[in-house]
Amino acid sequence: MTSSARRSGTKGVARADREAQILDVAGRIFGERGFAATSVADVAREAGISKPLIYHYFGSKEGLFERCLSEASGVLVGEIERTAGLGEVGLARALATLDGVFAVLAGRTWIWQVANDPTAPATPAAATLLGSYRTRLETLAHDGVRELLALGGVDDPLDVDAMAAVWSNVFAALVDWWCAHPDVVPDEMSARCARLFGAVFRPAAP
Amino acid sequence: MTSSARRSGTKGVARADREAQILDVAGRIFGERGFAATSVADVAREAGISKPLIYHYFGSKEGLFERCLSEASGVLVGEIERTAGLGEVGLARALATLDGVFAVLAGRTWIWQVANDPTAPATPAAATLLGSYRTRLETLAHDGVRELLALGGVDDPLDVDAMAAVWSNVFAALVDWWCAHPDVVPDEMSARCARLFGAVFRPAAP
DNA sequence: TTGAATTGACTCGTGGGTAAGTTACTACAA
DNA sequence: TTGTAGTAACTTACCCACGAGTCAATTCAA
Repeated sequence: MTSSARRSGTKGVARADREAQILDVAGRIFGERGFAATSVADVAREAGISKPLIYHYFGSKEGLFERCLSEASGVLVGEIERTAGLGEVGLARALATLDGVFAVLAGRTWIWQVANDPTAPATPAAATLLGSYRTRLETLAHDGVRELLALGGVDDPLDVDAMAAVWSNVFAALVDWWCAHPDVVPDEMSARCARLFGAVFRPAAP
Repeated sequence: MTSSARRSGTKGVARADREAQILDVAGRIFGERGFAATSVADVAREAGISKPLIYHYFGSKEGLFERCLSEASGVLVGEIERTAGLGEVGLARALATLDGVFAVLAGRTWIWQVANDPTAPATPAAATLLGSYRTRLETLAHDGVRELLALGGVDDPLDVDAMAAVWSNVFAALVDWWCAHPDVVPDEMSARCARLFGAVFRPAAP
């Protein structure tokens, strides 16, 4: 019979489509609540499917997260490499990187949140993915900070190290603030960053 | 018999002493791993006692955490109020606050980590405790940032808000970096902060 | 002998993960 | 045009480990 009480069996959705749909839902939820606070049953319910289907397609909760993380780190690394290749230096490079990240994250801030999830699992695959963009960001931060501090006469390695950590957090704080203010469009946010940096940073010596 | 296979019964440790010992161990573990990733059995094992004793003295896992948090927020709020009353303004106040926090955290950085645990439970008591020092820190950040930005000609409320978030993260990044470098003594860290601020901040207009 | 300190051995809910079956689309023979 | 395998999509109902929390006892000090 064609009653609405259908209990199991295919719904005619191809695997690729279903995977994409699940990844979309999972990315959003992982981003909102973090990996540890999310259950696979939550994702299944929000996606309107059952838990075993997720295990059939992704193997494990970690596997599902890794697929989200793969997309997230891919987007971020791609954008960071792009802006790094623009040839800007100093504050201009920092602003260009922020600008690019704002643009690429528009409408899908879960990418940033998943890539920065403090409760992410420690599987080798996840570690590799996380390393691919974190070390890139941190290297850029370290180099940029070393140049900037040298201008101010500071070159102690520990000073540079601490300041790089500070800068990474400044970057993250600006992106986090933007994630918390969905009404602010990327261009507006880029302008804000330029304004703030201009107001507080010592102008580079000639 | 007086064999070593004693299975239960008092060990002659007074409640107050045992509570202090448990709180010491719990603070350390909560600080290292975070509330969510810590099990009560872990704390019991490290303290060399059994799980029911913890429940007898603290009621619940949340209760145990709240006692740790109470000490942590007490120490931090006390120190923040002390430096806030020193009458410093601008960067000098920031440095004085950092200096005080480094001094008061020496040898017990778990205080900072517990007070900034992103996985802390959302019980009313915990929320109250957290609010008591977070809002204080954020108010100070907001006020200080407003003054600083006004000097640079920026007074948009959203700009001030974003910059206050950035500054809070700079503060946290410096403390976190210090927590990750146990060999650095507080005075050395204060000097480092002064050096870094001097190198990057625009000098205040007269 | 009373009460405080202390524990082994439980219960119970939650969440990751699985076994085994059900439905529907597709290809192809008659 | 119809059966009819075979396979891919999909679910119900379960198992099991782990961690929060409890009970009923046991030991010792005053």
